[in-house]
Amino acid sequence: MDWIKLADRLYPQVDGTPDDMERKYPPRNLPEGAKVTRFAPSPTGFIHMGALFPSFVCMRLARDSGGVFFLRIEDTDEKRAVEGAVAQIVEGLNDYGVRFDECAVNDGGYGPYSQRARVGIYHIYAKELVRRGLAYPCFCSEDALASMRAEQEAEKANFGYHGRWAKCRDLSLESIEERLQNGEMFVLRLRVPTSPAACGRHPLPDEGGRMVVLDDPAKGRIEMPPNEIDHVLLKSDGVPTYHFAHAVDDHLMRVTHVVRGDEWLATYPLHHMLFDLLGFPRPKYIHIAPLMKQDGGGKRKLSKRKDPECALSWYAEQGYPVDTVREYIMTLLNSNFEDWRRANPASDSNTFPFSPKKMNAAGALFDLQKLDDVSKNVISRMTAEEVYRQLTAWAERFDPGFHTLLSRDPAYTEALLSIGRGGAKPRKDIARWGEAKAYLSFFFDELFTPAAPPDPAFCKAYAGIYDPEAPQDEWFAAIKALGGQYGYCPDVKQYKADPSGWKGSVADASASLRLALTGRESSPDMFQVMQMLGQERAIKRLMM
RNA sequence: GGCCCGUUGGUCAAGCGGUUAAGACUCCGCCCUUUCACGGCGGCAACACGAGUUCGAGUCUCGUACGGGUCACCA
Repeated sequence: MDWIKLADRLYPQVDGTPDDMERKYPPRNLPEGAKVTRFAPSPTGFIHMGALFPSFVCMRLARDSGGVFFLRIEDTDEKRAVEGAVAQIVEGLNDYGVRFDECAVNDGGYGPYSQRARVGIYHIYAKELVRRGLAYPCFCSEDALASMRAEQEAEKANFGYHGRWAKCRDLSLESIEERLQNGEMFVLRLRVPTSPAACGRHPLPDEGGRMVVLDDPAKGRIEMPPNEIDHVLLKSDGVPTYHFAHAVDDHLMRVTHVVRGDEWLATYPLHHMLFDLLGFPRPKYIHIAPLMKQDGGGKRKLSKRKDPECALSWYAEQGYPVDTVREYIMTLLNSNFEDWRRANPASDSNTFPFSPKKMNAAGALFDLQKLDDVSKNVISRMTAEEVYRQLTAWAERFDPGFHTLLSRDPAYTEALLSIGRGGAKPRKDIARWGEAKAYLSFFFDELFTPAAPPDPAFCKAYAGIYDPEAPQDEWFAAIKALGGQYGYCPDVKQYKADPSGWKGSVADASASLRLALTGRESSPDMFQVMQMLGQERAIKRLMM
């Protein structure tokens, strides 16, 4: 068989060689140990949690080592492409602090950065493989492949194009020529080598031979049988499959660390083989487990279709600050992050010593309760100005009516937000901006919903003696004194020791006032609340 | 079905042959406090199962069960 003749027949337009490519994309000039990583999404435009995860890992790996982190668009599947998706991805990730050193609009010399623009490059390597007898055209139709699969299922054989099922593997040059003349479409398949010579350093996919070994910092050491399937390298439109593009691109773009979801684990033997056959040094791999979600009794992968919290936009709508999402991701990525945060409450999360080895091999359950807790901490650390800025920005987008109220008197709003803020033990009332409306409701007459206090008579009586000029200790002494007259024990401890003879304690008296004033059972410090409300409004609510 | 991965309290998780099996979230109790919170202290609650190796196993090996992934001209 004349492979060279076949190669020229199949890819006459190819003019470069692999050596040309090596010269055009030489090893990057980076310091020793610098890591080159990439985020490589399909251009669907939809950014989800599952994408934010690996992009964090990639960015940290590159940044921490003085390397390069770039964006490459995997647009080899035309059916999935969405208009304007690239900009959406860049902007969406940018909101979460993910920045690329190189991308389509910022060429670092290793582009193009989208795969459709790289088709010429793939064809150079495709031709080379054909010349070496390591790839061949396959004319099998979709139907033929489907019936092959059905037969394999019936026979309980291994699925896939291999062995006696690989009908096009040994087509003669004449037969190929004839089909090409007929205008038949073909895909280019890998011809899995059967002789040690052709296989090079790669294990031969025969019975029980050597295993393919993967050393993954997150997963540990994994052994798998070598690939034996003649996978498709180029689709019938000449565009590469993920596998082929992965090998060619990540080599030429000099990627050192491939971070991807662990759904790729199963195809690792193929990738291992491709790198070896093409003579490329293999990158390191880090496979991350998918995010899971509680579903009925068990757990399942977080789903784009079923779970709204999968989309990043959901967090924006709910009003989770960007920092909350970042912190939560870090806690899931490296469980010692929380300890680090406690020790370094004011540090930028980017300075956390991230380690891929500390990543969990199993998929973490996404826990909204935990997210809320993280968020309360994040928000409690913010200044009132920051809270005001983020809250109004959120309300402007998602609750215009609320936004109008908030910005009517910025000084007033900011004063409300500074209650219980700052100091060593800040309040933790809100986890997301969407909760702020309820939290602040009683400060705005438009939002205030009165609730009947358990002891309206006491409230009315208190309205008569309220002195807005009194300092806090006098203010409370007055409540205690009046409470005593109404059957509320002024001393909580005494009341607990012996409640007989009392209606309740001063805590119950306060609860009545709080309900009348705020319509809620919990609120910030009442003294400050009443000060903010002003005498007139406070008395009016107490008299209701 | 083949191959691969995983399984420590309700959840997230430390743990790397000898620990009273950390810590965080949730829930409960107590304390602090002039009220609501915050905070502090404490409590409930776990090594999927069965063999084996070992003086000794959550930790190593094998098997079972249960979850998950993958087996496309999708990534």
